[in-house]
Amino acid sequence: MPMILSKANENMTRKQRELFDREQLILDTAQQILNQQGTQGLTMDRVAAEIEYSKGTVYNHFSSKEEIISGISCRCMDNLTELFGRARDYNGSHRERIAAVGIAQSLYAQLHPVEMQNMQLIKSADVRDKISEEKQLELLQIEQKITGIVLEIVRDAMNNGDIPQDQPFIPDSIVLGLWSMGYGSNLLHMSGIPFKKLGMQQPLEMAWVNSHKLLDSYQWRPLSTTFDIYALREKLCKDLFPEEMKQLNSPK
Amino acid sequence: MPMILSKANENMTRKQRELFDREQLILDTAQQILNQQGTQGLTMDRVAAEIEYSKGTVYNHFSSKEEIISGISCRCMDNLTELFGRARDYNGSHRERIAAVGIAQSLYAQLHPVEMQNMQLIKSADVRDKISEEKQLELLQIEQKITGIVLEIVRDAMNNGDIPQDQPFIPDSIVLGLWSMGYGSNLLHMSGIPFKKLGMQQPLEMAWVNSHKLLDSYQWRPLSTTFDIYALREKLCKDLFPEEMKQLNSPK
DNA sequence: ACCTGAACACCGTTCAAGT
DNA sequence: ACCTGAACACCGTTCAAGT
Repeated sequence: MPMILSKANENMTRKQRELFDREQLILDTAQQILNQQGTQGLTMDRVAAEIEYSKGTVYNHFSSKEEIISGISCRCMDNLTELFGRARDYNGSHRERIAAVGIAQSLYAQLHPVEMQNMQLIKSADVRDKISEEKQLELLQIEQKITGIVLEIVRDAMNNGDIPQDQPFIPDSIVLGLWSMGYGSNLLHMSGIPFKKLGMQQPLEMAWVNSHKLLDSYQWRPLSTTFDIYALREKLCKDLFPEEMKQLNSPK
Repeated sequence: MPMILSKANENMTRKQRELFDREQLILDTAQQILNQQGTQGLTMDRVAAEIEYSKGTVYNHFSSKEEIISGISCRCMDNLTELFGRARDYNGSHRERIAAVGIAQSLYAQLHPVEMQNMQLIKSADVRDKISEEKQLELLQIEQKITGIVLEIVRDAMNNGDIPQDQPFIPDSIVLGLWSMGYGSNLLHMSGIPFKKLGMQQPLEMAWVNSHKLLDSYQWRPLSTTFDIYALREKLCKDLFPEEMKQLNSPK
Protein backbone atom coordinates (compact mmCIF):
# COMPACT_ATOMS: atom_id res chain seq x y z
CA MET A 1 0.00 0.00 0.00
CA PRO A 2 1.73 3.16 -1.14
CA MET A 3 1.74 6.19 1.07
CA ILE A 4 -0.26 9.26 0.11
CA LEU A 5 2.20 11.99 -0.52
CA SER A 6 0.29 14.59 -2.43
CA LYS A 7 1.78 17.49 -0.60
CA ALA A 8 5.34 18.09 0.53
CA ASN A 9 5.73 18.61 4.22
CA GLU A 10 8.34 19.99 6.61
CA ASN A 11 8.18 17.11 9.04
CA MET A 12 8.98 14.33 6.64
CA THR A 13 11.75 11.94 7.42
CA ARG A 14 14.54 11.45 4.89
CA LYS A 15 12.81 8.29 3.70
CA GLN A 16 9.52 10.04 3.23
CA ARG A 17 11.23 12.81 1.30
CA GLU A 18 12.84 10.26 -0.95
CA LEU A 19 9.48 8.64 -1.61
CA PHE A 20 7.89 12.00 -2.28
CA ASP A 21 10.63 12.99 -4.68
CA ARG A 22 10.29 9.74 -6.55
CA GLU A 23 6.57 10.13 -6.81
CA GLN A 24 7.15 13.53 -8.38
CA LEU A 25 9.78 12.01 -10.66
CA ILE A 26 7.30 9.43 -11.84
CA LEU A 27 4.69 12.09 -12.55
CA ASP A 28 7.24 14.33 -14.27
CA THR A 29 8.33 11.48 -16.46
CA ALA A 30 4.84 10.28 -17.23
CA GLN A 31 3.72 13.77 -18.17
CA GLN A 32 6.69 14.19 -20.44
CA ILE A 33 5.99 10.92 -22.20
CA LEU A 34 2.34 11.88 -22.50
CA ASN A 35 3.29 15.12 -24.20
CA GLN A 36 5.80 13.57 -26.53
CA GLN A 37 4.08 10.34 -27.44
CA GLY A 38 0.43 10.84 -26.67
CA THR A 39 -1.96 8.84 -24.54
CA GLN A 40 -1.20 5.52 -26.16
CA GLY A 41 2.53 6.11 -25.90
CA LEU A 42 2.30 6.31 -22.13
CA THR A 43 3.01 2.81 -20.86
CA MET A 44 4.15 1.57 -17.50
CA ASP A 45 7.19 -0.05 -19.12
CA ARG A 46 8.31 3.22 -20.59
CA VAL A 47 7.82 5.08 -17.34
CA ALA A 48 9.82 2.47 -15.46
CA ALA A 49 12.60 2.50 -18.03
CA GLU A 50 12.79 6.28 -18.01
CA ILE A 51 13.03 6.68 -14.24
CA GLU A 52 15.48 3.77 -14.06
CA TYR A 53 13.47 1.85 -11.52
CA SER A 54 11.51 -1.32 -12.04
CA LYS A 55 7.83 -1.56 -12.80
CA GLY A 56 7.25 -2.97 -9.34
CA THR A 57 8.53 0.23 -7.83
CA VAL A 58 6.21 2.30 -9.96
CA TYR A 59 3.37 0.14 -8.67
CA ASN A 60 4.49 0.84 -5.13
CA HIS A 61 3.65 4.47 -5.75
CA PHE A 62 0.64 4.20 -8.05
CA SER A 63 -1.49 1.11 -7.91
CA SER A 64 -2.70 1.48 -11.49
CA LYS A 65 -2.08 3.40 -14.66
CA GLU A 66 -5.26 5.34 -14.01
CA GLU A 67 -3.78 6.68 -10.80
CA ILE A 68 -0.83 8.08 -12.69
CA ILE A 69 -3.16 9.72 -15.16
CA SER A 70 -5.19 11.05 -12.27
CA GLY A 71 -2.00 12.38 -10.70
CA ILE A 72 -1.12 14.22 -13.88
CA SER A 73 -4.63 15.61 -14.04
CA CYS A 74 -4.35 16.90 -10.49
CA ARG A 75 -1.14 18.72 -11.37
CA CYS A 76 -2.74 20.28 -14.39
CA MET A 77 -5.75 21.37 -12.42
CA ASP A 78 -3.37 22.90 -9.91
CA ASN A 79 -1.75 24.88 -12.68
CA LEU A 80 -5.13 25.96 -13.95
CA THR A 81 -6.09 26.94 -10.42
CA GLU A 82 -3.06 29.20 -10.29
CA LEU A 83 -4.18 30.94 -13.47
CA PHE A 84 -7.71 31.28 -12.09
CA GLY A 85 -6.23 32.74 -8.91
CA ARG A 86 -4.56 35.49 -10.90
CA ALA A 87 -7.91 36.28 -12.45
CA ARG A 88 -9.61 36.48 -9.05
CA ASP A 89 -6.93 38.78 -7.68
CA TYR A 90 -6.97 41.09 -10.66
CA ASN A 91 -7.32 44.71 -9.79
CA GLY A 92 -10.32 45.51 -11.94
CA SER A 93 -14.06 45.16 -12.04
CA HIS A 94 -15.62 41.81 -11.17
CA ARG A 95 -16.75 41.48 -14.72
CA GLU A 96 -13.14 41.83 -15.82
CA ARG A 97 -12.11 39.17 -13.35
CA ILE A 98 -14.66 36.66 -14.55
CA ALA A 99 -13.62 37.40 -18.11
CA ALA A 100 -10.04 36.68 -17.13
CA VAL A 101 -11.12 33.24 -15.91
CA GLY A 102 -12.42 32.51 -19.39
CA ILE A 103 -9.15 33.62 -20.93
CA ALA A 104 -7.21 31.45 -18.51
CA GLN A 105 -9.23 28.40 -19.46
CA SER A 106 -8.86 29.02 -23.16
CA LEU A 107 -5.13 29.74 -22.90
CA TYR A 108 -4.53 26.60 -20.93
CA ALA A 109 -6.38 24.47 -23.44
CA GLN A 110 -4.32 25.89 -26.26
CA LEU A 111 -1.01 25.56 -24.43
CA HIS A 112 -1.57 22.06 -23.09
CA PRO A 113 -3.96 20.23 -25.40
CA VAL A 114 -2.82 16.73 -24.43
CA GLU A 115 -3.15 17.39 -20.73
CA MET A 116 -6.55 18.91 -21.35
CA GLN A 117 -7.66 15.70 -23.06
CA ASN A 118 -6.43 13.83 -20.04
CA MET A 119 -8.32 15.93 -17.57
CA GLN A 120 -11.39 15.15 -19.57
CA LEU A 121 -10.54 11.46 -19.63
CA ILE A 122 -10.16 11.25 -15.89
CA LYS A 123 -13.36 13.11 -15.27
CA SER A 124 -15.50 10.73 -17.18
CA ALA A 125 -16.25 7.10 -17.61
CA ASP A 126 -15.31 4.30 -15.36
CA VAL A 127 -11.83 5.77 -14.97
CA ARG A 128 -12.79 7.64 -11.86
CA ASP A 129 -13.92 4.45 -10.17
CA LYS A 130 -10.62 2.74 -10.82
CA ILE A 131 -8.61 5.07 -8.67
CA SER A 132 -8.24 4.79 -4.91
CA GLU A 133 -10.48 6.73 -2.56
CA GLU A 134 -7.61 8.90 -1.45
CA LYS A 135 -6.84 10.03 -4.98
CA GLN A 136 -10.54 10.55 -5.59
CA LEU A 137 -10.64 12.83 -2.61
CA GLU A 138 -7.65 14.73 -3.91
CA LEU A 139 -9.44 15.24 -7.22
CA LEU A 140 -12.57 16.41 -5.46
CA GLN A 141 -10.68 18.92 -3.38
CA ILE A 142 -9.01 20.49 -6.39
CA GLU A 143 -12.34 20.65 -8.17
CA GLN A 144 -13.81 22.34 -5.14
CA LYS A 145 -10.98 24.82 -5.04
CA ILE A 146 -11.22 25.74 -8.69
CA THR A 147 -15.00 25.98 -8.58
CA GLY A 148 -14.68 28.01 -5.42
CA ILE A 149 -12.62 30.67 -7.15
CA VAL A 150 -15.25 31.22 -9.80
CA LEU A 151 -18.06 31.14 -7.25
CA GLU A 152 -16.19 33.70 -5.16
CA ILE A 153 -15.92 36.14 -8.05
CA VAL A 154 -19.61 35.81 -8.83
CA ARG A 155 -20.62 36.21 -5.18
CA ASP A 156 -18.41 39.26 -4.79
CA ALA A 157 -19.94 40.76 -7.89
CA MET A 158 -23.41 40.19 -6.45
CA ASN A 159 -22.47 41.71 -3.13
CA ASN A 160 -20.98 44.64 -4.97
CA GLY A 161 -24.29 45.19 -6.74
CA ASP A 162 -22.93 44.37 -10.20
CA ILE A 163 -25.54 41.65 -10.72
CA PRO A 164 -29.24 42.09 -9.94
CA GLN A 165 -30.17 39.69 -7.17
CA ASP A 166 -33.71 38.96 -8.26
CA GLN A 167 -32.74 36.06 -10.55
CA PRO A 168 -33.25 32.40 -9.74
CA PHE A 169 -30.38 29.95 -9.28
CA ILE A 170 -27.62 32.51 -9.16
CA PRO A 171 -24.75 32.30 -8.49
CA ASP A 172 -24.77 28.58 -9.44
CA SER A 173 -26.34 29.08 -12.83
CA ILE A 174 -23.74 31.63 -13.86
CA VAL A 175 -20.86 29.42 -12.76
CA LEU A 176 -22.27 26.38 -14.49
CA GLY A 177 -23.13 28.36 -17.60
CA LEU A 178 -19.59 29.65 -18.01
CA TRP A 179 -18.14 26.30 -17.02
CA SER A 180 -20.09 24.24 -19.50
CA MET A 181 -19.60 26.76 -22.28
CA GLY A 182 -15.88 26.94 -21.63
CA TYR A 183 -15.55 23.21 -21.23
CA GLY A 184 -17.64 22.46 -24.29
CA SER A 185 -15.87 24.94 -26.54
CA ASN A 186 -12.49 23.63 -25.45
CA LEU A 187 -13.49 20.10 -26.29
CA LEU A 188 -14.98 21.13 -29.60
CA HIS A 189 -11.77 23.01 -30.32
CA MET A 190 -9.69 19.92 -29.65
CA SER A 191 -12.01 17.57 -31.45
CA GLY A 192 -11.16 16.69 -34.98
CA ILE A 193 -14.29 18.46 -36.23
CA PRO A 194 -13.26 20.58 -39.23
CA PHE A 195 -15.18 23.76 -38.47
CA LYS A 196 -13.58 25.58 -41.36
CA LYS A 197 -14.77 22.90 -43.73
CA LEU A 198 -18.23 23.24 -42.23
CA GLY A 199 -18.02 26.95 -43.00
CA MET A 200 -18.07 27.96 -39.37
CA GLN A 201 -16.15 30.18 -36.98
CA GLN A 202 -13.75 28.73 -34.42
CA PRO A 203 -15.31 27.53 -31.14
CA LEU A 204 -12.82 29.27 -28.85
CA GLU A 205 -13.34 32.60 -30.58
CA MET A 206 -17.11 32.25 -30.30
CA ALA A 207 -16.81 31.24 -26.66
CA TRP A 208 -15.37 34.64 -25.95
CA VAL A 209 -18.30 36.34 -27.64
CA ASN A 210 -20.91 34.04 -26.14
CA SER A 211 -19.72 34.15 -22.56
CA HIS A 212 -20.09 37.93 -22.69
CA LYS A 213 -23.52 37.50 -24.20
CA LEU A 214 -24.42 35.23 -21.32
CA LEU A 215 -23.09 37.65 -18.70
CA ASP A 216 -25.00 40.47 -20.35
CA SER A 217 -28.13 38.39 -20.09
CA TYR A 218 -27.62 38.17 -16.34
CA GLN A 219 -27.21 41.95 -16.46
CA TRP A 220 -23.72 41.71 -15.02
CA ARG A 221 -22.44 45.29 -15.20
CA PRO A 222 -20.69 46.82 -16.95
CA LEU A 223 -22.51 45.34 -19.94
CA SER A 224 -20.40 44.42 -22.95
CA THR A 225 -22.35 46.96 -24.95
CA THR A 226 -20.45 49.63 -23.05
CA PHE A 227 -16.92 48.42 -23.79
CA ASP A 228 -14.84 46.60 -26.38
CA ILE A 229 -14.45 42.92 -25.46
CA TYR A 230 -11.41 42.54 -27.72
CA ALA A 231 -9.61 45.49 -26.17
CA LEU A 232 -10.40 43.92 -22.80
CA ARG A 233 -8.97 40.61 -23.88
CA GLU A 234 -5.75 42.24 -25.01
CA LYS A 235 -5.44 44.13 -21.78
CA LEU A 236 -6.07 41.06 -19.62
CA CYS A 237 -3.66 38.91 -21.61
CA LYS A 238 -0.97 41.54 -21.26
CA ASP A 239 -1.59 42.18 -17.57
CA LEU A 240 -2.22 38.66 -16.31
CA PHE A 241 -0.77 36.12 -18.71
CA PRO A 242 2.24 37.66 -20.43
CA GLU A 243 4.37 34.53 -20.14
CA GLU A 244 1.59 32.30 -21.41
CA MET A 245 1.01 34.57 -24.38
CA LYS A 246 4.68 34.45 -25.25
CA GLN A 247 4.63 30.64 -25.16
CA LEU A 248 1.53 30.56 -27.28
CA ASN A 249 3.01 32.80 -29.95
CA SER A 250 6.48 31.33 -30.04
CA PRO A 251 7.05 28.60 -32.62
CA LYS A 252 6.98 25.23 -30.99
CA MET B 1 -10.17 -4.34 -47.93
CA PRO B 2 -13.76 -4.36 -46.69
CA MET B 3 -16.44 -2.77 -48.75
CA ILE B 4 -18.11 0.42 -47.60
CA LEU B 5 -21.69 -0.42 -46.87
CA SER B 6 -22.95 2.43 -44.79
CA LYS B 7 -26.26 2.62 -46.49
CA ALA B 8 -28.58 -0.11 -47.66
CA ASN B 9 -29.34 -0.04 -51.34
CA GLU B 10 -31.90 -1.52 -53.71
CA ASN B 11 -29.39 -2.67 -56.31
CA MET B 12 -27.30 -4.85 -54.05
CA THR B 13 -26.60 -8.39 -55.03
CA ARG B 14 -27.45 -11.18 -52.61
CA LYS B 15 -23.82 -11.31 -51.54
CA GLN B 16 -23.70 -7.59 -50.89
CA ARG B 17 -26.88 -7.82 -48.89
CA GLU B 18 -25.38 -10.56 -46.80
CA LEU B 19 -22.30 -8.47 -46.13
CA PHE B 20 -24.41 -5.46 -45.26
CA ASP B 21 -26.56 -7.46 -42.88
CA ARG B 22 -23.51 -8.87 -41.17
CA GLU B 23 -22.02 -5.44 -40.78
CA GLN B 24 -25.21 -4.37 -39.08
CA LEU B 25 -25.13 -7.50 -36.94
CA ILE B 26 -21.63 -6.66 -35.81
CA LEU B 27 -22.62 -3.11 -34.91
CA ASP B 28 -25.79 -4.31 -33.15
CA THR B 29 -23.79 -6.77 -31.13
CA ALA B 30 -20.98 -4.36 -30.32
CA GLN B 31 -23.44 -1.72 -29.19
CA GLN B 32 -25.22 -4.20 -26.98
CA ILE B 33 -21.96 -5.28 -25.36
CA LEU B 34 -21.00 -1.65 -24.92
CA ASN B 35 -24.22 -0.95 -23.08
CA GLN B 36 -24.06 -4.00 -20.90
CA GLN B 37 -20.37 -4.16 -20.11
CA GLY B 38 -19.03 -0.68 -20.77
CA THR B 39 -16.17 0.51 -22.93
CA GLN B 40 -13.62 -1.86 -21.50
CA GLY B 41 -15.98 -4.81 -21.81
CA LEU B 42 -16.15 -4.32 -25.55
CA THR B 43 -13.50 -6.62 -27.01
CA MET B 44 -13.05 -8.06 -30.45
CA ASP B 45 -13.12 -11.57 -29.00
CA ARG B 46 -16.47 -11.00 -27.39
CA VAL B 47 -17.94 -9.49 -30.54
CA ALA B 48 -16.71 -12.44 -32.61
CA ALA B 49 -18.03 -14.96 -30.11
CA GLU B 50 -21.41 -13.26 -29.95
CA ILE B 51 -21.98 -13.10 -33.70
CA GLU B 52 -20.67 -16.65 -34.10
CA TYR B 53 -18.08 -15.74 -36.67
CA SER B 54 -14.32 -15.62 -36.25
CA LYS B 55 -12.28 -12.55 -35.41
CA GLY B 56 -10.87 -12.58 -38.92
CA THR B 57 -14.35 -12.05 -40.31
CA VAL B 58 -14.94 -9.12 -38.01
CA TYR B 59 -11.70 -7.64 -39.32
CA ASN B 60 -12.96 -8.11 -42.86
CA HIS B 61 -15.69 -5.62 -42.03
CA PHE B 62 -13.90 -3.26 -39.67
CA SER B 63 -10.17 -2.92 -39.91
CA SER B 64 -9.80 -1.85 -36.29
CA LYS B 65 -11.68 -1.60 -33.03
CA GLU B 66 -11.81 2.14 -33.51
CA GLU B 67 -13.80 1.67 -36.69
CA ILE B 68 -16.41 -0.30 -34.81
CA ILE B 69 -16.61 2.43 -32.20
CA SER B 70 -16.85 4.97 -34.97
CA GLY B 71 -19.61 2.92 -36.55
CA ILE B 72 -21.57 2.93 -33.32
CA SER B 73 -21.04 6.66 -33.01
CA CYS B 74 -22.40 7.21 -36.50
CA ARG B 75 -25.53 5.27 -35.61
CA CYS B 76 -26.02 7.31 -32.49
CA MET B 77 -25.53 10.55 -34.33
CA ASP B 78 -28.11 9.35 -36.82
CA ASN B 79 -30.55 8.80 -34.01
CA LEU B 80 -29.78 12.21 -32.60
CA THR B 81 -30.26 13.69 -36.05
CA GLU B 82 -33.71 12.18 -36.14
CA LEU B 83 -34.58 13.87 -32.85
CA PHE B 84 -33.18 17.16 -34.15
CA GLY B 85 -35.26 16.74 -37.26
CA ARG B 86 -38.42 16.56 -35.20
CA ALA B 87 -37.41 19.80 -33.54
CA ARG B 88 -36.84 21.54 -36.88
CA ASP B 89 -40.20 20.39 -38.21
CA TYR B 90 -42.11 21.43 -35.11
CA ASN B 91 -45.11 23.57 -35.82
CA GLY B 92 -44.24 26.47 -33.55
CA SER B 93 -42.08 29.55 -33.36
CA HIS B 94 -38.43 29.29 -34.33
CA ARG B 95 -37.48 29.94 -30.78
CA GLU B 96 -39.54 26.92 -29.76
CA ARG B 97 -37.82 24.83 -32.39
CA ILE B 98 -34.34 25.75 -31.23
CA ALA B 99 -35.40 25.05 -27.66
CA ALA B 100 -36.57 21.61 -28.77
CA VAL B 101 -33.09 20.92 -30.12
CA GLY B 102 -31.72 21.52 -26.67
CA ILE B 103 -34.24 19.16 -25.16
CA ALA B 104 -33.39 16.51 -27.73
CA GLN B 105 -29.72 16.72 -26.87
CA SER B 106 -30.35 16.54 -23.17
CA LEU B 107 -32.82 13.67 -23.47
CA TYR B 108 -30.44 11.68 -25.62
CA ALA B 109 -27.60 12.13 -23.16
CA GLN B 110 -29.79 10.88 -20.33
CA LEU B 111 -31.18 7.94 -22.26
CA HIS B 112 -27.89 6.77 -23.75
CA PRO B 113 -25.06 7.82 -21.47
CA VAL B 114 -22.63 5.15 -22.62
CA GLU B 115 -23.14 5.94 -26.28
CA MET B 116 -22.75 9.62 -25.50
CA GLN B 117 -19.38 8.92 -23.92
CA ASN B 118 -18.45 7.07 -27.05
CA MET B 119 -19.41 9.86 -29.36
CA GLN B 120 -17.14 12.07 -27.32
CA LEU B 121 -14.36 9.50 -27.46
CA ILE B 122 -14.48 9.23 -31.21
CA LYS B 123 -14.52 12.97 -31.65
CA SER B 124 -11.33 13.55 -29.80
CA ALA B 125 -7.82 12.39 -29.52
CA ASP B 126 -5.90 10.29 -31.92
CA VAL B 127 -8.93 8.03 -32.32
CA ARG B 128 -10.16 9.92 -35.32
CA ASP B 129 -6.87 9.42 -37.14
CA LYS B 130 -6.99 5.68 -36.65
CA ILE B 131 -10.08 5.17 -38.77
CA SER B 132 -10.11 4.90 -42.53
CA GLU B 133 -10.76 7.91 -44.72
CA GLU B 134 -14.09 6.52 -45.81
CA LYS B 135 -15.36 6.25 -42.27
CA GLN B 136 -13.97 9.70 -41.51
CA LEU B 137 -15.98 11.04 -44.39
CA GLU B 138 -19.06 9.32 -43.07
CA LEU B 139 -18.54 10.97 -39.70
CA LEU B 140 -18.04 14.36 -41.32
CA GLN B 141 -21.22 14.04 -43.34
CA ILE B 142 -23.32 13.24 -40.31
CA GLU B 143 -21.76 16.13 -38.43
CA GLN B 144 -22.59 18.38 -41.33
CA LYS B 145 -26.14 17.14 -41.40
CA ILE B 146 -26.72 17.64 -37.70
CA THR B 147 -25.06 21.05 -37.70
CA GLY B 148 -27.07 21.90 -40.76
CA ILE B 149 -30.35 21.36 -38.97
CA VAL B 150 -29.46 23.79 -36.23
CA LEU B 151 -28.08 26.32 -38.69
CA GLU B 152 -31.27 26.06 -40.71
CA ILE B 153 -33.44 26.89 -37.72
CA VAL B 154 -31.30 29.91 -36.85
CA ARG B 155 -31.26 31.15 -40.46
CA ASP B 156 -35.01 30.73 -40.75
CA ALA B 157 -35.46 32.68 -37.55
CA MET B 158 -33.29 35.47 -38.92
CA ASN B 159 -35.17 35.56 -42.20
CA ASN B 160 -38.39 35.62 -40.25
CA GLY B 161 -37.20 38.68 -38.37
CA ASP B 162 -37.05 36.95 -34.99
CA ILE B 163 -33.39 37.85 -34.53
CA PRO B 164 -31.95 41.32 -35.18
CA GLN B 165 -29.48 41.05 -38.03
CA ASP B 166 -27.07 43.73 -36.87
CA GLN B 167 -24.97 41.35 -34.76
CA PRO B 168 -21.55 40.02 -35.73
CA PHE B 169 -20.86 36.33 -36.39
CA ILE B 170 -24.48 35.20 -36.45
CA PRO B 171 -25.75 32.65 -37.22
CA ASP B 172 -22.46 30.79 -36.45
CA SER B 173 -22.02 32.24 -32.99
CA ILE B 174 -25.49 31.17 -31.91
CA VAL B 175 -25.04 27.64 -33.19
CA LEU B 176 -21.64 27.28 -31.56
CA GLY B 177 -22.85 28.86 -28.35
CA LEU B 178 -25.70 26.40 -27.99
CA TRP B 179 -23.55 23.54 -29.18
CA SER B 180 -20.71 24.10 -26.73
CA MET B 181 -23.07 24.79 -23.85
CA GLY B 182 -25.10 21.68 -24.59
CA TYR B 183 -22.02 19.56 -25.18
CA GLY B 184 -20.26 20.87 -22.10
CA SER B 185 -23.21 20.45 -19.78
CA ASN B 186 -23.79 16.92 -21.03
CA LEU B 187 -20.20 16.00 -20.32
CA LEU B 188 -20.28 17.65 -16.93
CA HIS B 189 -23.48 15.75 -16.22
CA MET B 190 -21.85 12.44 -17.09
CA SER B 191 -18.61 13.23 -15.34
CA GLY B 192 -18.17 11.90 -11.87
CA ILE B 193 -18.11 15.43 -10.46
CA PRO B 194 -20.39 15.43 -7.40
CA PHE B 195 -22.21 18.69 -7.94
CA LYS B 196 -24.49 18.07 -5.02
CA LYS B 197 -21.50 17.67 -2.76
CA LEU B 198 -20.14 20.93 -4.15
CA GLY B 199 -23.44 22.52 -3.19
CA MET B 200 -24.41 23.25 -6.76
CA GLN B 201 -27.33 22.79 -9.10
CA GLN B 202 -27.36 20.10 -11.80
CA PRO B 203 -25.63 21.03 -15.09
CA LEU B 204 -28.44 19.83 -17.36
CA GLU B 205 -31.01 21.84 -15.45
CA MET B 206 -28.86 24.96 -15.64
CA ALA B 207 -28.22 24.37 -19.34
CA TRP B 208 -31.92 24.85 -19.93
CA VAL B 209 -31.89 28.15 -18.07
CA ASN B 210 -28.65 29.34 -19.61
CA SER B 211 -29.43 28.54 -23.21
CA HIS B 212 -32.52 30.70 -22.90
CA LYS B 213 -30.41 33.41 -21.31
CA LEU B 214 -28.08 33.20 -24.29
CA LEU B 215 -30.91 33.37 -26.80
CA ASP B 216 -32.37 36.34 -24.97
CA SER B 217 -29.01 38.04 -25.25
CA TYR B 218 -29.17 37.66 -29.01
CA GLN B 219 -32.67 39.15 -28.72
CA TRP B 220 -34.23 36.09 -30.28
CA ARG B 221 -37.94 36.73 -29.95
CA PRO B 222 -40.10 35.88 -28.17
CA LEU B 223 -37.84 36.60 -25.21
CA SER B 224 -38.02 34.17 -22.31
CA THR B 225 -39.19 37.03 -20.13
CA THR B 226 -42.50 36.78 -21.98
CA PHE B 227 -43.17 33.10 -21.39
CA ASP B 228 -42.54 30.25 -18.94
CA ILE B 229 -39.58 28.16 -20.03
CA TYR B 230 -40.69 25.22 -17.89
CA ALA B 231 -44.16 25.17 -19.35
CA LEU B 232 -42.52 25.26 -22.77
CA ARG B 233 -40.33 22.32 -21.88
CA GLU B 234 -43.28 20.27 -20.77
CA LYS B 235 -45.18 21.10 -23.91
CA LEU B 236 -42.27 20.23 -26.19
CA CYS B 237 -41.55 16.99 -24.36
CA LYS B 238 -45.16 15.96 -24.66
CA ASP B 239 -45.53 16.98 -28.30
CA LEU B 240 -42.19 15.85 -29.71
CA PHE B 241 -40.63 13.22 -27.47
CA PRO B 242 -43.41 11.29 -25.74
CA GLU B 243 -41.76 7.90 -26.26
CA GLU B 244 -38.41 9.16 -25.02
CA MET B 245 -40.01 10.66 -21.93
CA LYS B 246 -41.68 7.36 -21.16
CA GLN B 247 -38.36 5.52 -21.43
CA LEU B 248 -36.70 8.08 -19.23
CA ASN B 249 -39.29 7.79 -16.50
CA SER B 250 -39.71 4.04 -16.56
CA PRO B 251 -37.58 2.09 -14.10
CA LYS B 252 -34.64 0.54 -15.87
C1' DA C 1 -13.24 -16.08 -52.53
C1' DC C 2 -14.09 -16.33 -48.00
C1' DC C 3 -13.50 -17.89 -43.33
C1' DT C 4 -10.82 -19.61 -39.43
C1' DG C 5 -8.22 -19.59 -35.21
C1' DA C 6 -3.53 -20.23 -33.85
C1' DA C 7 0.16 -17.16 -33.25
C1' DC C 8 2.18 -12.70 -32.32
C1' DA C 9 2.98 -8.25 -30.17
C1' DC C 10 1.99 -5.37 -26.63
C1' DC C 11 0.77 -3.86 -22.19
C1' DG C 12 -1.13 -3.71 -17.40
C1' DT C 13 -0.50 -6.23 -13.20
C1' DT C 14 1.35 -9.58 -9.85
C1' DC C 15 4.52 -11.82 -6.89
C1' DA C 16 8.25 -15.04 -5.64
C1' DA C 17 12.94 -14.35 -5.21
C1' DG C 18 16.75 -11.46 -4.19
C1' DT C 19 19.26 -7.85 -1.49
C1' DA D 1 11.85 -3.30 4.12
C1' DC D 2 12.34 -2.46 -0.36
C1' DC D 3 13.31 -3.51 -5.12
C1' DT D 4 13.39 -6.51 -9.17
C1' DG D 5 11.95 -8.54 -13.49
C1' DA D 6 10.16 -12.87 -15.02
C1' DA D 7 5.66 -14.56 -15.57
C1' DC D 8 0.75 -14.07 -16.33
C1' DA D 9 -3.56 -12.47 -18.28
C1' DC D 10 -5.69 -10.03 -21.64
C1' DC D 11 -6.55 -8.02 -25.97
C1' DG D 12 -5.89 -6.03 -30.67
C1' DT D 13 -4.11 -7.59 -35.01
C1' DT D 14 -2.22 -10.69 -38.58
C1' DC D 15 -1.92 -14.41 -41.75
C1' DA D 16 -0.98 -19.18 -43.27
C1' DA D 17 -3.91 -22.91 -43.78
C1' DG D 18 -8.35 -24.76 -44.75
C1' DT D 19 -12.82 -25.04 -47.35
